[in-house]
Amino acid sequence: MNIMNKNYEPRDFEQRIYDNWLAKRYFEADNKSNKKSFSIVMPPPNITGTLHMGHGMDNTLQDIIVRYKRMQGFETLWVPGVDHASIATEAKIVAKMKEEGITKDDIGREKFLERAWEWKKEYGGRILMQLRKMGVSCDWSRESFTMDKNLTRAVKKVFVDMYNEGLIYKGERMINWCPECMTSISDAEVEYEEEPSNLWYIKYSTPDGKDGIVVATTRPETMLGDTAVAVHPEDERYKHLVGKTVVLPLMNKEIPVIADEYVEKEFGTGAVKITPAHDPNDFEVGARHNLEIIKVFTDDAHMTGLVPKYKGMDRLTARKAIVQDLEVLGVLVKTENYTHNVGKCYRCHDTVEPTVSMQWFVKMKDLATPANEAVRNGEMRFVPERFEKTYFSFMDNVRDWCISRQLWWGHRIPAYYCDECGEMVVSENDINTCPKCGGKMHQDEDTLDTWFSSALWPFATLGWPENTTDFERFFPTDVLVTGYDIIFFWVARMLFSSLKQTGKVPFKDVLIHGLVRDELGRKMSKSLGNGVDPLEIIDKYGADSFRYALVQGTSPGNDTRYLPEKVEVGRNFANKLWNASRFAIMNMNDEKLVHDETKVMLEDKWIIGRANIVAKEVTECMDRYDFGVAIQKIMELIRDEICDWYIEIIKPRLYDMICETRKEALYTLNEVLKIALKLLHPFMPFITEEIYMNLKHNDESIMISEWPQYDSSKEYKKEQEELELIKEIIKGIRNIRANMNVVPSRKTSLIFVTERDKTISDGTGFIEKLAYADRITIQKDKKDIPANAISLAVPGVEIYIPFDELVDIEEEIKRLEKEKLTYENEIKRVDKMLSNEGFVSKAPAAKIEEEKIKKLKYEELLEKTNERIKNLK
RNA sequence: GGGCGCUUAGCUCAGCUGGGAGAGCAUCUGCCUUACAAGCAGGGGGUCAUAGGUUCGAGCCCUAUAGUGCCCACCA
Repeated sequence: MNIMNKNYEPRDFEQRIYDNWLAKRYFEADNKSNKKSFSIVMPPPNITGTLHMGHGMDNTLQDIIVRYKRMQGFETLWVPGVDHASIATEAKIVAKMKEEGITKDDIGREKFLERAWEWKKEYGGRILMQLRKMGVSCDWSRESFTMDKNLTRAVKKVFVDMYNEGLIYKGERMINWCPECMTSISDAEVEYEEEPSNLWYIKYSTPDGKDGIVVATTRPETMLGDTAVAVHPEDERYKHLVGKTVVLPLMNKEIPVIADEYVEKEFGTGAVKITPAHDPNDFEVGARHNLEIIKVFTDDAHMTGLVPKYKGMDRLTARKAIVQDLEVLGVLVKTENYTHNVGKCYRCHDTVEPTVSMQWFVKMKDLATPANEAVRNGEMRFVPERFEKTYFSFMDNVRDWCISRQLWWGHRIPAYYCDECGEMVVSENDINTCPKCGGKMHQDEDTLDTWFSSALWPFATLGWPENTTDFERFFPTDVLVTGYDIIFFWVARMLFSSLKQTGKVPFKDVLIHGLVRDELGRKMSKSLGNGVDPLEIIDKYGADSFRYALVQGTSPGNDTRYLPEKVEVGRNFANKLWNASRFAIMNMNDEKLVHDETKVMLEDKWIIGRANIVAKEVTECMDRYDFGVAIQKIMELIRDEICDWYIEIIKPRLYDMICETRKEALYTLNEVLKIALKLLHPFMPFITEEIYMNLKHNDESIMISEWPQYDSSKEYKKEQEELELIKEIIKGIRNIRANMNVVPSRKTSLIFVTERDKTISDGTGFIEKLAYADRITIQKDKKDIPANAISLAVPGVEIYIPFDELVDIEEEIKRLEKEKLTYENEIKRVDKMLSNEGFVSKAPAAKIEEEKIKKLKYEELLEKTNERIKNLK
């Protein structure tokens, strides 16, 4: 980049820079260095995934944190990786096989797994390759996969240990069954959706036909599995029937009427049909009353042969048929419209069937207690804090976690059964012969919930259960960055798993970010087709602008909308920075910059002071993850202060080759740009590196340079005030010109400045230039000032522009009247405060003093303005 | 039913522990000023959802209401 292009073209350098960072191995953490450690593990994207806006957000935030910490001198590790995503991946492979006309059962487990691994090899790394385009600085040498050897080992160990402790058990329980995926899923994997349906009222008569009970149900098709009718114990309407039986229509079978508190008297008829095999509540009622469990559905949700007529029908067809038959029988009393929530599989969106099944579970109660304690005592902290409520709402009501899946792709459950005697052994090692009878053993067919292995991610990726250097050095990690939609699935489970296995919290902070929505505020989704492809944006605008668009105007935990113009703003800003830097570099040529304390000018101190303050503020923002505000401040420094003021002010010095402070201006510009670029680097890594390498410094790369430190000796308060005053004057003059539309902006004019208690002599030169004045005369009194001059009120000084250049006096008077009103209102406001006894007696002294000073200032301005109006009239 | 957000300029959103309402975009005016028209200079635009309360002082704290979004629960 010896000759910098006039326009910012990220395509020219982003790839080159990333490759260079990789080649220099800047991303790789040294576990033997003596620096303090900082570590993050990446939430592993699914191997089935492609990069979307959510990943963009998640990884941009992580990269910002990691780059910031690295520059602060931490030995920084960011572990990347991917998740095997058992259910999603298996579904993909099954679908692909379907195209070839084969099923899982056709080829068997081993061949299927071969295909799965092949698929992983081909597509598994895709998303990580895409991530690289964003500039993420993770340590690729430590890339992990949830089915790597060490992860597999960790999974087995955890399973076996927890089984031995009784924290994992096998049992026949009510679980959620997805008939499409043909597997059980956990409670967290069920999403409820409102669906319009009916409430059917069906009469179950007593055997003698003289009496009976009408039950209300949304699922008539499950009635074949009814084993009781329940009423509330206190319900007078039905007391006489409790203990008796009624006849189940269609089955012609007597079932008992039982009393159970679970029943709500007010709902429906106050009588509920009980189907223990297909409803979680009914299952519990059934357990309390020792009812038989009769399955109505097969695994793919078709009718079993309880009534031959319905055998093989799917759920909805059976429902229709049964309702019709009930009507014919005359037992369908009435049908009401009814909207209720139906559980759907989060994966395939098929209606989930609650059903009783033999599965493996994690006992949650004992694990939840220490986990909740860690959140309560602040060992692990949610940012923003309110998300701990989300966490607690899950953990406080959590039921045992169903971890077995009837899938092949995943961690196979390390339990073995004897073909002969049925003995079960749970072991980390393969068991072939039964320890009890010597018979042949076979392994459990099921695999574990994907989240079981993800739960071990923060420590297993660092080498646990071995006490590796990495584990020793980088665990617990410092912060986890993720969306609020994944708190139950993952964050909670990592927390209790980590506490159980390592005795430590997995991370100290959990930074929760919101969703990236579309322009209309809708969730981005495939079905809506409103998704935006990050790679397309990056291709067109560059990764830096993309990252900017994700962070700008956000606050922690809140959703954000993706608007294309945000990327454009980022690009425009980058272009601005690019050109300012180009200007600096062009002027520096190959000159050696030397700093000379005696050549430092007012504006140099001012901008150094500004950069110094901004460095402090930005650091504070970074430390509380307030990235939206941080980047705002950095932009203001670069655009409003360095570009619009400092560069403009020093131009005369730079253009004058024999100016003796020329070099000092260049030196300062170089210094200030370095600070600004460093502050910006975590957000926009590429452009900052590209420019930085062309400035004067001794660093190998900006990404391993030192983060700007606040220096209290460089506040330059006096210079700040002085330059702000000069800015006021320039703005005031520009304002008059522009607003009055009286002086063509190029036309020069004479300006008088009368000093009162402020000095601005240092600024004469740049007032001339920036306010387009031909000559500035600074004097103590009002001598030589024409009577017909327009004046301008700035505290401490008076500005006069000769009158004859003005065209419209009426306009000027109008403007002054408006100004006057502003001052009067301010004075009124302050007076009101100061005359308020409560304020004077209770407000802090500093505040009162501040208001008094304001009052004096406005009184001065008002007085001047009045005088000016008088003069014009 | 329970919980959590949000409501600030035409649009998208900031506003940290309460002390004179902000940014970007859009809009209007004037400028091709030798870093940048992906730009420069300047302007207009807001009873901070509503109603109470606390306070010397409320966009910010408390209560209620309305609208809106999300999460959890699941009365068949």
